[in-house]
Amino acid sequence: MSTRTIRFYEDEGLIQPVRKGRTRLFRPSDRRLLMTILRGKRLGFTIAEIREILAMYKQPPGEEGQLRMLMKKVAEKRAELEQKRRDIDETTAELEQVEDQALQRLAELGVER
Amino acid sequence: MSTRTIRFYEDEGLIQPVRKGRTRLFRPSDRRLLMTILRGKRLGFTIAEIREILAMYKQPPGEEGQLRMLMKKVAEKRAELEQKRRDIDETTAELEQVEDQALQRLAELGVER
DNA sequence: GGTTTAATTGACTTTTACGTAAACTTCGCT
DNA sequence: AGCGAAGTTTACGTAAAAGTCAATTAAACC
Repeated sequence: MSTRTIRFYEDEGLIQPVRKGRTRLFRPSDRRLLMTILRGKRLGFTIAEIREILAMYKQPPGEEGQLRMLMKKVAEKRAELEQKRRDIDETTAELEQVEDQALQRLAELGVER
Repeated sequence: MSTRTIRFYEDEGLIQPVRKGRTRLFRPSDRRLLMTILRGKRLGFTIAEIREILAMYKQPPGEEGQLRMLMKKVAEKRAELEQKRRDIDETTAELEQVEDQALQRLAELGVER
C-alpha cells in the first residue's frame, strides 16, 4: 500500500491519522482500519462500499429508527457476502475439476512411457 | 448487463457469439460464459483475471510442461479464493457483532418503556 | 548552521470498465 | 415499397482508484 493510496483514503475520510507537526502518525487503530480496508478491497468492494461498512462498525446510534436502519444495512451486506461465498464455492469446485483433469492427463502421459 | 458490456466482453475476447448475418446469436454456452464472467466480477476479479480463469477451463493441453504450468496457476487462484473466503468469514463475524449490539440496544430501549 | 533526507501538497496522468451519442444497416410488417 | 424498431460500429466521455511528477517544507544529521 503506497503512501499515495493512504493519503487518498485519508482524503476520502476513511482514516484520520493524527498529525505530529506536519507528519502523519499512524496509531494501531489506524493500522487496523487500513487492514480492514484492504480486506474489503480484496473482496471487490468499492471505496464507497467500504466506507459504508466502516460506518456500521462505529458505535450504534441510540435511536430506534436508526438502529433498525443499521440492522437492515447489516442484513444486506451479509446477504452480499453470502452470495460471494457461493461464488467462491462454485469457482473453487470448477478449478478442482480442472486440477483433476490435469492430473489424470499427467497420469496418462506417465503410463505411456 | 447491458449490450454495451456484452460487446465490450466480445472485444476483450471473453465470448465469441455466432453471427447470423450481422446479428449476434447467443448460444447456451455463451450465456454460461456470461454468468461465469458476472460471478468473477462479483468476486472482484478484473477482466484480465477472469480471462485467465476462463482460459483454465478450456481443455487442458497435452504436454507435460503446460499441464504443470496450468496446475500451478490453478493452485494460485485457489489460494486467492481461500483468502477471499477468510475475508468473508471475518467480515461476516464483525457484522454479526454489530447486529448483536444493535439488538441489545433495542432490547434496552424496549425495557425502559 | 548548512545540507542532505524525508514528508507533504497539488496538479496532472493513467488504467479499467464500461456509458453515451451519432450515424448507419437490416429486418419485419403492412 | 416504405417505415419504424432493433442491432451495429465508431468515437468520444467518464468515474473510480490510484500512479507520477514537481515544488515546497520540515527534520535531522554531522
